[in-house]
Amino acid sequence: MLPAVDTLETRELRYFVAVAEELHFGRAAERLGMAQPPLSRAIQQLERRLGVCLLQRDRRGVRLTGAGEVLLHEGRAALDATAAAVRRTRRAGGDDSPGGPRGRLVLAVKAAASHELLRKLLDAYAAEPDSAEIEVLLCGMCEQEELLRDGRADVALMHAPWNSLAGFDSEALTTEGQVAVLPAGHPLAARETLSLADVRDVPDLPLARWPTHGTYAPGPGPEIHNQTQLAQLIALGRTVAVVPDSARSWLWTEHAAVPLTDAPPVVTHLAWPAHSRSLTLAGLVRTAARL
Amino acid sequence: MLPAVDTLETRELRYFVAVAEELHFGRAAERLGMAQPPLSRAIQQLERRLGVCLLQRDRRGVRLTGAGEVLLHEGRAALDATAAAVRRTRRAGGDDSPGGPRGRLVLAVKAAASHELLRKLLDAYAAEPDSAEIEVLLCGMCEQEELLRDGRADVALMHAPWNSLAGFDSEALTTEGQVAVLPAGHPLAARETLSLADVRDVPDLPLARWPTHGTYAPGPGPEIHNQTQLAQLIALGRTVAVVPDSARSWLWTEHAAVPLTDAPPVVTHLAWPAHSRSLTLAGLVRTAARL
DNA sequence: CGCGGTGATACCTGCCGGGTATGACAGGGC
DNA sequence: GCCCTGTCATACCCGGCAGGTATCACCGCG
Repeated sequence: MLPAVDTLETRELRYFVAVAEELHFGRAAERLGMAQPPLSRAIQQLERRLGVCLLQRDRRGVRLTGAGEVLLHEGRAALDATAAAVRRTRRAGGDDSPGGPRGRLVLAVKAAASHELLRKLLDAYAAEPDSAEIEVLLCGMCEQEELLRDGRADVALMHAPWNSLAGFDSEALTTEGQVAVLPAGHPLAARETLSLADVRDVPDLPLARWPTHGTYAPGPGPEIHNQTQLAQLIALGRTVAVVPDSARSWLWTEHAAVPLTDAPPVVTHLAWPAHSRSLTLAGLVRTAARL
Repeated sequence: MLPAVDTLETRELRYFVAVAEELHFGRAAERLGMAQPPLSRAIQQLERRLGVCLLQRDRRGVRLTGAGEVLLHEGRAALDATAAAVRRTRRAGGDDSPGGPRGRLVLAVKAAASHELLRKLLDAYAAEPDSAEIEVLLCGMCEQEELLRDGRADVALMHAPWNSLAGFDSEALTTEGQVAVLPAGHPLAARETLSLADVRDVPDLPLARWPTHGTYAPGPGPEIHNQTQLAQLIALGRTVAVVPDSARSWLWTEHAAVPLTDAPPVVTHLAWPAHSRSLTLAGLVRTAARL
């Protein structure tokens, strides 16, 4: 009778997450850079130690059980937390000042975000008496949450309602309306204002779709990967998009922006991990709150 | 040249957290049930692999560097997340239903909380068509956050502003005022209402103090560990306390409750880990939102 | 009935996590 | 000054286990 262990090594979590994502021991083993048999054994040991069946192996394939789904989610979170611990510790580097570390901050911002607010924030913070260096990490549309969770970033600019603030502390910075961006020559471009219903049902201009957390909502419109592509598609008269007011700064002369009366307002937040105790971060938040 | 690893085993985190908490290799090793030399070696390996100095060893003792403090905080979070993964997976047990697990929920409530709201919530949920079993876990004044983080609980009743909702999703349930609880015979007990200033400065009745996250604020009043002790001290005329309105249900005839005009309102929330995807939890939240 | 592809089993080996014994060094009595 | 005590680091050894290779058992399919 071996002692029943109630802990779980990072390695075992990595193995299980790989198998649960691939649903295939061979491919998972390859991804992990190891042979398949030890991986099979490791997962069996894991199941025995947890006393729980995680995978349903039957002919031709592997499926997750309910417990397996739970462990996949919770395990990813635990792996993220571990990776964050490593990254943030490394970033704190040779800092040996007591009473809370000071040091460089990594700020995650979507590349397409308004640079005006960012510039204002960075300038104001740089003017503070003992400000630290801030590294700006440009990312895609919905990556900020992941970057904060796994420690690649310390703080992020997020845009409600697209980004979820769940699990983070945050400070609201600005609120703005949204506009419809149309080809300049389109009949609707002449209107003073529009409603969401107006732009949703234009027969010749399907509404552009961008990914939320990696997946696209179904619809007739084109799938948008970056801002340049969107601008081009609008200019070509192939789509219409709903974007925040501040996006006007990147519009072309071939574009027209019409305010939307009933679109939900976009709130830009400064967000950071809920448990953070960095003094440097606190300074940045204080600056942001005064904007 | 060994391959630079950028991961970190749970075991190493446990070791470091133990040393960082004890600030003493010998005691930490004892706590971990191992000898001191391998622990020393493990920490050295950890420092080498991270490329960061975590501990300042000089004559007579060990201190944390800035990076060490970061790793202590982040490491605790990672260990909690790992423990949560184990507990929640075990709890999901033999559940093999696809599309999200169903199963028993653990609800954390402080023992001193009002039972009326809890009863209403549990009754309403039990009346739902496909409700699951709910295990109520009674805890101390500020433990709910920890219970949610390390997976011993799935959902909790929290009371703002005493509990911090940072890092959790939540749904506000009720708001109530606060009252001052005095010995029945005290002159102030005859008043219709009181202000915080009134009860803070009573010379013969120092304000009771209870712990926030394990530590007591400084002050002249007695340190409170549980509700019975508090009731006794008030009845004896040794202290006065500020408590939510609903606490009237446990008052004695020797007590008098006087409403406070300027005390912050107490909001009871249902709170759960931000990333939770349990269908059972969703059902409970839905029920709570309808209350 | 072979054949490809799956995960499980058997068995071996080398590494490393952990143990004991001991060293280096700083303080603190007397 | 001395030794004694308490601290962490070093040296060395050993056993278990993580990982590899070879192979099996099973299923579906042409």
